[in-house]
Amino acid sequence: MSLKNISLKQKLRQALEKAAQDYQPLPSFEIERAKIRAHGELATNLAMILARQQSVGENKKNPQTIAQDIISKLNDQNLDWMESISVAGGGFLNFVIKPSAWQEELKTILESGEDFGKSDEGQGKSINIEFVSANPTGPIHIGNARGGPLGDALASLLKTIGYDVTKEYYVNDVGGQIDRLGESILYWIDEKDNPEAPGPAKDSNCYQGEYVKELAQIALRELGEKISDMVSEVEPSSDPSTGSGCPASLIKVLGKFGIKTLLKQIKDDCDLMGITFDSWVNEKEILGSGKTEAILKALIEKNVTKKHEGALWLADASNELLNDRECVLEKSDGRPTYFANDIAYHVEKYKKGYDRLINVWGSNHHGHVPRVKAAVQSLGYDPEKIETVLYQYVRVKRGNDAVKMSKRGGNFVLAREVLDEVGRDAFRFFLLMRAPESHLDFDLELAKSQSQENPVYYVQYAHARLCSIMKKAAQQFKEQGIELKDHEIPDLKSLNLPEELEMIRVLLEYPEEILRAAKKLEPHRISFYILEVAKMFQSYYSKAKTDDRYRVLSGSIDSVKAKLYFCRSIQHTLASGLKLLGITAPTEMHHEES
RNA sequence: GCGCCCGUAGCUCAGUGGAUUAGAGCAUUGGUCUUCGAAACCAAGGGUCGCAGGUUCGAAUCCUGCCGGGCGCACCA
Repeated sequence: MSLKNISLKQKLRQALEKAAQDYQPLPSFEIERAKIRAHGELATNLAMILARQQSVGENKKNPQTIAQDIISKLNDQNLDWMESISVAGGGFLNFVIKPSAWQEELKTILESGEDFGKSDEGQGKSINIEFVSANPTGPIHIGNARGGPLGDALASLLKTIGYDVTKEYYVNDVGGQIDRLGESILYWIDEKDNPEAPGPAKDSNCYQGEYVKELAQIALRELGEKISDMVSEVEPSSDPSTGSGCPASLIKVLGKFGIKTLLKQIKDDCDLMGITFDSWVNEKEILGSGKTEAILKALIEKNVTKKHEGALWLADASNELLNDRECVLEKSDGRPTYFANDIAYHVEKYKKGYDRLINVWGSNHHGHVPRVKAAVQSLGYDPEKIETVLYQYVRVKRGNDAVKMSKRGGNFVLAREVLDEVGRDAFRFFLLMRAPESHLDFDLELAKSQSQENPVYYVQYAHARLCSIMKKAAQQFKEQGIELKDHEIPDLKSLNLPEELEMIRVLLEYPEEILRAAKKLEPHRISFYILEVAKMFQSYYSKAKTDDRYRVLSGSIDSVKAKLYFCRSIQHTLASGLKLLGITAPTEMHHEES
């Protein structure tokens, strides 16, 4: 990194490290924006951390004393960008930086362009991130849809900090659930002349919900003759196991058809959410390729299994991850469980050489996490490579009534319904506004009736306003015959209003925010960040009504150019943050009549 | 019963890398459009950070125990 590109915070850090070099070993310390401007612009807890570290013996050192010592050493360095240093509170060192230094650093935003916010933290290491992976036995509902924007935004964040990211969807297209889906469709085929039928019995294994009825209609349309042929072959008690007097082969056909159709719908829903995957892995292929079988064999050889009541169990008392929670790998009928396939699937990912494996799962899968880790550990893979982001399901309300979601119960809200109602941008932003582990309330009435209040509009409005100013500026310059070059960097010394300097500080924090959000796997930090930027700008903008110094397009030509440059920097940062979250940054917004 | 997550303003939630005076949006109340977009701005009220202990100079943040809510604990996936 060239010296020129070192940020003010980095310069301050270096200066502090030099000033505190007598206190070894130097602990890690933080430099952040002071919460209250009156204290200063930047602050560090260095003195307080040192005081604690130095107090191990009898000589208790006062943070204030250490702070004073550091100040005098900093003063010896004659830092030309430092305005003033003070001590406050329990020993905080507060700094005020010269405006010229901030103005200079502002230039890094537009000079970096598309690279602003990027870093090489990831060093090109590879990450596989698996998300959505909704079972193709039903459409994506608002509950598991949360994993979509979450995984997608995480992938973008990790790319931004220099990882090579593969986005993957694992399709659970194996198992008894497919027959159940087939049976469920069959019910509605049998009742095709009776649309008011009550639906399959609640205590049956059938999937509830309107979508099954729709599937039956599609099936009748697309493979009508085939079905009627098969139905005509039915004999009353041909297959007692299904309890419906229908041949197992018809159920299989319908189940397969249902999975195929639903998977297509899921892909469409992902498109609507603005999500694309680099890789689709089918459980069926894992199973069919013999990989599961090989895994089971390997586990048996490792002596971490046992036979019990005809089934094969993973049982490794020495493995703390498993925590004595034994689980079935192969059922007594000889078929592997999804767990066995899942182990094979994860082993495949290890074999592909990924450096990190991230699973974005609904919180109901939390019990599954240690078991998969235990199994791969038994097979000699590093379980630490697997990281799991567990998100709480979205709680859907209709007014005051909570709606319990269940793919089987049928009483759920489709992701598509919400998407159609509020649009992709609001949909994504809303789901990305909360920490993954936080419960998220989605009141449909509220979302539908008051979607205008969604914060996403606030951010987009700020962005559109900035674009509008720039458009107007271009027009104004043209009329005045002034040429405005794209890459011209104006003199920024007129940018010295407190709000301007404060906003420069915030804008320059963007790369750190990205780094932290990516490291902690918490995209919602970016939502809050761009909201803060938008808010600061809206406030700044509004001041122009009563104070001409805040007007962008008035004053001297140099001042106008500087303010425009400032506005472009804000617009650039907002657009970048929105793009990271997969949300559009419109250049203009249109009023909807209410 | 065991495990994971959550409990912060009336509501929905940030903050949980200990640290300067605990924040935001919505809602409520009161102001602000002849001027770069009022989908906006400004101001006010509103909090024993679930409870109780502990560690610390300092705890919403760390530890322990309880209480309340959600979710798991299948030869389903």
